[in-house]
Amino acid sequence: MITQKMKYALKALLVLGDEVRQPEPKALTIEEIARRSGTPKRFLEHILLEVRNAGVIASTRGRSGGYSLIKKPGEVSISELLRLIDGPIAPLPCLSRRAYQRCEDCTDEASCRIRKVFAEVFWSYLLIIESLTLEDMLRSDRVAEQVMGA
Amino acid sequence: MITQKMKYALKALLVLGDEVRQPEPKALTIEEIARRSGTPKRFLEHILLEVRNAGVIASTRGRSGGYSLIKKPGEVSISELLRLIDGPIAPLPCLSRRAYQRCEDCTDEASCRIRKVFAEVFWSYLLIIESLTLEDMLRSDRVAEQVMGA
DNA sequence: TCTTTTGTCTACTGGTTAAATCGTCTTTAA
DNA sequence: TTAAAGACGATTTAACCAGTAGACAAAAGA
Repeated sequence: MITQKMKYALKALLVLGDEVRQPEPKALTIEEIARRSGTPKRFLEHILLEVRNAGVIASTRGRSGGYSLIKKPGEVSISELLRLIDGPIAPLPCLSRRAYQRCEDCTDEASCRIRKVFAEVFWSYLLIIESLTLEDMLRSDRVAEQVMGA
Repeated sequence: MITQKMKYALKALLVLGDEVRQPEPKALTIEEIARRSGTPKRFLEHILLEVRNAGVIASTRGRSGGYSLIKKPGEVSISELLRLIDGPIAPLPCLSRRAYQRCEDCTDEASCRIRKVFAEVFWSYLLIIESLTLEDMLRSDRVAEQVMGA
C-alpha cells in the first residue's frame, strides 16, 4: 500500500501538471493546491517541500508566490516519487539498488531462497513502474475502462 | 517492503517444506523450527498459529507433537501468505479485490487518475506473484541445506 | 494418575512510523 | 511597512511492528 502522503503528492502534482498545460500557467499557492487536491494544507507544506528539494517543482515566496512544476511531466518519474515519499520500493532491503542493506540474519545472500524468489517478481515489477511518468497520469483522462472490476 | 514476520513465515515454511521432502518426515517442534530458521521462538508461535489457521500447516500437541506441512508445496500460494501476514497486496485500498475499501476522499473512482495508473502496474504485478508457490522456493537452489541464510 | 512435553491463547511493551497540527520565522510585492 | 506567501522545526495521536511473558490445555509415557 502506498501512503496517504504519496497520494497527496500525486494529487498535488496532478494539479500542478494540469496548471502547466493551461494557456497561461501561474504559480499556485499551497492554499489553492490544497483546495484543488483535497489535501490538508499544513500537511501539504511538508510534502511540497520534499518534492521541491527533489527538483520537481519550484517555489517562490512572498506575495504572488506559489509553486509550479519545473520538470516536464514526461520527466517526472513516478517510481522516483515513490522512493522519495515512501522509501525503497524493493520487497527486501537486500534487493534495493538505491537503498541496499544486507539482511543481518543472512549468511549467504547468493543462496537465499527468499531473496531469489522475490528478485524475480521484483525485476518484472520494476520494469513496469520505472517507465511510468506524471505524463501518463495526466494523459489518462479517457473515461472508464472496464478492466478494473474491483 | 515485506515485514520481518513475513520473512520468518517463509523461512518456517521452507523448513517444513524441506522436512516433508525427507525420506521420513516428522512433525517439527517450534523449538526446532525456530532453531533451523533462526526465528525467535516466542514470536514464531504467533506466526505458526496464523499459518495453521489458514490451513497450510497442522499441529499436534503434547509429547512428540509439532508442526507439519499439510498442503502440497505447489499449492501453498506465496501471495496468499503475503495477504495473511502482511495484509492487502494492492497499492491502493480501492484496487484490492479481497480487502476492497473505497478511498474516503475519492469522488469518482472510475475517473481517478491515480487509481488508473496504479491499476495497470498492479495487474501485471499480480499476474506474476499469484503464480508463485512454496514449491518454487523449495526448488530454487537445493544446495543450501539450511534456511538460516535466508 | 501424575508429570513432562508440547502447542494455545491473551496480554503487554518498547520502539517506530503515519498523518497530521502548531508556532514561529523569512521573504517579497504592493 | 505590512500583508501575503513559503520555510521549517517541534509536538501530537494513533496505529503498527517485533517481540516477550505468563497462564492454560492437551497428549503421551512412567
